[in-house]
Amino acid sequence: MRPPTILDVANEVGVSKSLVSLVMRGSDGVSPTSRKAVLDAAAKLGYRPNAAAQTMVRQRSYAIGVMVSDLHNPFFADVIDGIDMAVGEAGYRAIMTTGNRVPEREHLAVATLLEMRVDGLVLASPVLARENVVEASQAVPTVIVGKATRSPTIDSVTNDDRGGGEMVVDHLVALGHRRIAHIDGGLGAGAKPRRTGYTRAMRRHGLETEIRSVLGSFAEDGGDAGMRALLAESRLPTAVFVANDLAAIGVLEVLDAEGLDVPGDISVVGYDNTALAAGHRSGLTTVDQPRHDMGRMAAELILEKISTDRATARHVVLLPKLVARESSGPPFS
Amino acid sequence: MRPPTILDVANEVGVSKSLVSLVMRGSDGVSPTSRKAVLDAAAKLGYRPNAAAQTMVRQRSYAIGVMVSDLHNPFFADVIDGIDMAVGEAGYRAIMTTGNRVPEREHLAVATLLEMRVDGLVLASPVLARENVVEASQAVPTVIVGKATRSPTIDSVTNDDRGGGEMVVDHLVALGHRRIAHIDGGLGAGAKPRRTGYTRAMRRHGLETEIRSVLGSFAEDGGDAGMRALLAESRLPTAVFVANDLAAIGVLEVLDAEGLDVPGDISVVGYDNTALAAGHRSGLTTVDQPRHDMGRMAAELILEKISTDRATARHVVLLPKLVARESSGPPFS
DNA sequence: TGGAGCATCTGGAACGTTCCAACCACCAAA
DNA sequence: TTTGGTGGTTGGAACGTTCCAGATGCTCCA
Repeated sequence: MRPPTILDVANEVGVSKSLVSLVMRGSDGVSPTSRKAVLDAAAKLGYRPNAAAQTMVRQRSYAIGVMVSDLHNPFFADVIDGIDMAVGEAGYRAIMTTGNRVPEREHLAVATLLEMRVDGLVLASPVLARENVVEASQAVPTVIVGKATRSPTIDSVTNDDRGGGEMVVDHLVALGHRRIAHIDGGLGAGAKPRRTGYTRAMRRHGLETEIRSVLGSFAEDGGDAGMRALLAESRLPTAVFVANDLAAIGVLEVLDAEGLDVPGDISVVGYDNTALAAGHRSGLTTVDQPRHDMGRMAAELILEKISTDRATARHVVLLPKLVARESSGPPFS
Repeated sequence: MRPPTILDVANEVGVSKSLVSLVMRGSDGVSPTSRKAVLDAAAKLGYRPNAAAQTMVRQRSYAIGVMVSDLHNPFFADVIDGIDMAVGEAGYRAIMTTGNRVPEREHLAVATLLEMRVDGLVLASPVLARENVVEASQAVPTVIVGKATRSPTIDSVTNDDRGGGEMVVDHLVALGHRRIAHIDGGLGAGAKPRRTGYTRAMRRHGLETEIRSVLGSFAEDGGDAGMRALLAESRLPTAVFVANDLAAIGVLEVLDAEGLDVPGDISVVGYDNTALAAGHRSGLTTVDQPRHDMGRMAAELILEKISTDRATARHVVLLPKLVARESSGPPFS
């Protein structure tokens, strides 16, 4: 008992397959009588269009493939939601595969999508070898979201990490801080521009002598180590800008263990606005990436590229937003 | 410039399309000479099999569809990883869609998969209307993971919430606790069996007089409210079993605010072993659902059902595991 | 020398849909 | 009455594969 086809429906009603096809696609050159008869028969038989057959003959799938590098990162949930909405509104559908941060698995995930003949490809923070990305982009319009790329053929959507870093400093300076330290994200994606934003803003505020940046990472222990390094110094900063929320949690724990009050003794700011930041104790001040908009923008770039086949790449950088919570306040001293 | 087909490759080499097809499928009845020639030409032209065409003629897609209700829940990341691995090992590929907990969107997500003619369907904690699930299961082998169902036609894979609840009590009793309270998860999925496990184990240990269960929820404020209710009573419990990790975080915050030490004054145990549990301060004792295995099992059920077309449903219940961390210890009193 | 048997290769039908050119009634205008 | 539309419907080709039945050519043995 194979699934019914357009032909089964046609026989049921006693019309041609073409008429059924017309009805299914919602054409208006069909009499109300036949339309109803066809629709009824289709419902009765449980007819479902065969996307594979449609893809064949139409030479397009009206599907956008999304390769998500890491489902564990809640960041992507919002991005994907944005993609899903934008794509749906345009009459396309999104299908996803994942590679779990393993290059070969990501490669396979992309291949699956390409073999299914998706009309566009979104790569969410791929860990994939660069050549594989280029190869994919030659087959189908491709956009990378969440990871910087300066490729001349591949679109990208990222967050302005440098601007975000500057915002944090501006926020702290506005509260009255001058001695502001930074615990960076090491080699993590976006770590460098965040630090650049920090130093840049410090200079802009005439605080170049107060610039103090120590090595950390994007994980909790990175924040832990960085904070201990700062504590070991003679003069404590009044505020710390940590590379991301996870590391900031590590910082908070060290401070807690040392009996230092946040923000009474020291202000702490993270980055990413994860659930951790909102949920942790009284709330961590952080920087919010416009995740949903990033997804939406990625989808729009793809759709636009599909319909206009623009040749040059576009690199969209969206502005993040500071979310002030209880972990930052006026300096104590 | 359409993507090259098997025919382009055939012309390039000067052989028939059938031979190319044979090579692509790795048939062994092909001379090494032609095999190499075909493979070289395919690589040169950038040939990629057209999955839509294959699906058409083979009458199967070798794809398993996964509808994920909520990508924000990190629980699914591991489940999907398990599915992905098991499916891959069997020569299938997994493709996902998401409905973001909105019934109509989930319905559309499932329809997309069905139209693509996936050979099997995994529904991860669907919020979908029951009839839609049944409808889908009539079209293709279907398994629900992470949500209980007693359907006679649909397979399911769940975690033994009752057993998990019992484990928590056993753990606390072993540490010497007797006055153990429970903050339940309200209407959340799995809340009821967890509470049942709690009461059952309490009775088993002869502690029926100590049973104390208050209303909470699966969110932070549920834990908050539940703990406040317990604090308002005359006799404080020495340990609290909270319905899930998120709510347990709420409990920890209340205790912290009240100046009560964990586990010195009171032990706290959560459920789910989320990143929150591992990351929070000194570590929350919790119950780990075998997420990866749940995904793997779901995939195996589907694959088995595809190849044997078994008629009766199987409902697999996997045992969770207690993860002891610093939030539980011997009672103070 | 004549096949049998084997390894290797090939043409055509089929899968379920879309799309196009063509067809059929029927009616209005000439 | 013929001509020309027009609204509705239809058959057939095409999309890129797989799979089957057969064709081809070679080797080896009687």
